Amino acid sequence: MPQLNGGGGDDLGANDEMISFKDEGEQEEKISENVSAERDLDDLKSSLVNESENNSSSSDSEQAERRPQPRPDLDSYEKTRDYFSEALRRQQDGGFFKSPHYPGYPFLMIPDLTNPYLSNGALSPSARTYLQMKWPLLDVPGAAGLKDPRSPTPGHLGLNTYVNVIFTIFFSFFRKHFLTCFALSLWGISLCVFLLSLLQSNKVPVVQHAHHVHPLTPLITYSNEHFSPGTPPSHLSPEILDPKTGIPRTPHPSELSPYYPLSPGAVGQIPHPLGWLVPQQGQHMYSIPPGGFRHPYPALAMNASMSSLVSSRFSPHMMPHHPHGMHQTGIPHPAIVSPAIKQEPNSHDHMSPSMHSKSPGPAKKEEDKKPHIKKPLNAFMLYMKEMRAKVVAECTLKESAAINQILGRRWHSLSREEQAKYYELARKERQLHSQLYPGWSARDNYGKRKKRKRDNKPDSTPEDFSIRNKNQCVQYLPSEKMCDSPASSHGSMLDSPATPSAALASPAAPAATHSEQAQPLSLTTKPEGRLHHHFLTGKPSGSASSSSSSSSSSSSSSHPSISIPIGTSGSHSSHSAPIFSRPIPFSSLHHSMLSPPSPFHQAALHSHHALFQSQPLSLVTKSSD
DNA sequence: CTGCCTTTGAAGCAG
DNA sequence: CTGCTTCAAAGGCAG
Repeated sequence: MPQLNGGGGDDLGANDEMISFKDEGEQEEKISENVSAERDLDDLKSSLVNESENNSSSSDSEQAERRPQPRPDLDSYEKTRDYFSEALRRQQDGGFFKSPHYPGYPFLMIPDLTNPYLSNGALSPSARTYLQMKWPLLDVPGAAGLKDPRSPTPGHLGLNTYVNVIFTIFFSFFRKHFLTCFALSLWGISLCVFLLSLLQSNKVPVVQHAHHVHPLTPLITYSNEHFSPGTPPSHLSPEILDPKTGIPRTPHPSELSPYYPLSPGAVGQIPHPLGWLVPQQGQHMYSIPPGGFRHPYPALAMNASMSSLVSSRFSPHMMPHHPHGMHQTGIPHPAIVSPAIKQEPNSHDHMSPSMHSKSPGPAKKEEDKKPHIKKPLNAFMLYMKEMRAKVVAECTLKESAAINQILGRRWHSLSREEQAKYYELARKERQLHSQLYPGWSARDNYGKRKKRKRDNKPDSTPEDFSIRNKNQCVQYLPSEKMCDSPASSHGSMLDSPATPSAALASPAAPAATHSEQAQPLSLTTKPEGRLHHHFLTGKPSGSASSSSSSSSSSSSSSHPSISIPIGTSGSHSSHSAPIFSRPIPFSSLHHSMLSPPSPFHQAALHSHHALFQSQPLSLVTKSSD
C-alpha cells in the first residue's frame, strides 16, 4: 500500500491513511473539476452562441444562393425550410444545429452540448461516435432532404419537414432541459427514431454508417460520477437519481447510458479528459456475463459493457437488495461470473439460481448454486485494465505476462497522486462490492481456480529453482520487445522511455527518475528471457523468498546478479513483503520516492537502498549466466 | 482445451 | 502477529 512514508504520513493503516489523504485531495479535485466544468460549460455556451450566429448567417447565404434559381418544386421546400430555419433561429441560441460543420450528423450533437467538459469540442468526435453507436438510427441524416437542396425528395418533403420540426422542437427542449429532463429526452429520441423509421419505410434515402460497433459498446466507463454533467458525484452510493426528482429510480439501460460517457478506447483512442477513470473499451472491472442486467442468460445478450455499467452502478438501492448477495435474485453484478461462461467448467447455470427452483442436489451441488463472485479489483488491477490497451498499442507485445511486467513498472512510475486515484477507486470498488455481496468472502473463491502449480515444490533445495516458479528477476518479456518495459536490460530502463507512452506513464519526470533510480537493481539485465527463466528462477513463489531466510539467502548470495524485489517485475508483493512491507511497506516507500523530489524522498531513496544493502540475503537473486 | 505466465494488492489461512 | 497463499485481469503460449 502506497502510503506516505514520511512527510507526516505514517505507516499504520496505510490504506486508510492514504485514502483519507486522498479523499481530501479528491474532494478538492472534484470541486475544482466542478468549477472548471461549469466554466467550461459557460465557455461552451458562449462559443456555441457564436457558432450559432455563424451558422445562421451561412444558412442565410445558402438561401440567397438558391433564390436566384428557384424551382417550382422547391417552393414548398423553401417554405418549409424557411419555417424550419425560423424555428432554428428561434430555438437555437447555442448553435445546437451545427449542420454546416457536421453535415452527417445534423442533429446529433447532443453529447457535445451536454458534456460540460467539452469546451473545445475535444470530445465531439467521440461524442458523435457515441451517438452513432448509441442510436444508430439517429445517425441517419433525417433532414438529408432538407440539408441538401440539390437532392430534395419532394414527395417526402412534408414528412421531412415534419420530422425536422420535431427535431428542432425536441432538441431545443432537450438542450435546454437536458440536465433535468434527460429521460424525457430519450423518449423524444425514441420518437425521432420512430419517425426516422417512418422515413425509411417511405424509402427516403438513408445513410447508415458502416462502422457501427455495438450501439452500447462505447458507453461503459469505469466511473460515471465524473462525467454526469448534471448529477453530483455519488461515490459511495452509485445509485442513479432521477434527474428530475432526484429520487432513486430504476433506470432503463438507455437512460443510463448518458451518465456513462465514452470510454476513450472505445471511440478511437480519444483521450478522455479524466482518463484515469476510464476503463478499457467498455470493460468493467467485473466482467459480467452478457445479459446480466435483466436477462440472466447470455443468450439474451445484453451488451456486456452495458451490463457492466449498469450493474456496476446498480447499488442495492437501485435493485432489490438481498442480504446474502444480489446474485440470489439473479440480479447481475459484474463481479458475478457465470462459471458456465467463464472459469468454472464444472458448474453450470450459476446465474439462474433464482430462476430454477433450488434443486436440492448432492452436497456438491450447493457449491454450484453459488455464483462465482469475483474479487473486487485492486488498484493495480484497475490500472492494468485501463492501461493495458495502451501498452499493447504501443508495443507489439501481446502476451499478458510481458504486458503486465510493463504495467508493473509503470505502476511504480506513477506518481503517488496517480496511484492514489486507483487506490481510491479500488477502495470504492471494495466498498461497493461489500455492499452488493455482504456475505461474500474472498475465501469463497478459494479453490475455484484450477490448482496453481506453485505448491509443488515447497521443499526444493535453494539451488533447485523450480522451473515452474517464475524467476522473479528474469524478465518474462520477449527480448524483441522492450518498449518502455520493465527492466530492460543493461539498465536501459534508466533511459527515459523513448515512447511517448513512457512519458505518459510517468508524468512527473523526477518521479520517474526516482523510480528508476530506486529500482536499478531490480532491472535484471538478463536478456536471457525465458531460458533463464526456467533455470534461474527465483524461489517458488509460495515459500520462496520471504521468511525462510535460509533458502532465499542461499540463493541470493550465490548469484552475482541481484534482483531487488522492488516493485519491479517479479517481486510479488507477497514475496517482497517480508522484506519491507511490515516495517516499511515497500510500496509505501516506493511511493514516497515517486513523489515529487524532495529531501525526504531523497532520504527515502537512500534509506531504501540502504535497506537493501543491509539485507542482501533477502534479495532474490538470479544467476547471471 | 487447460493451465501457466506476469504484475500488484487484498484477503484469508496457518503457525 | 507474521508470513504464505490465493485470486483478481488478460492473452499468448505450451502441453
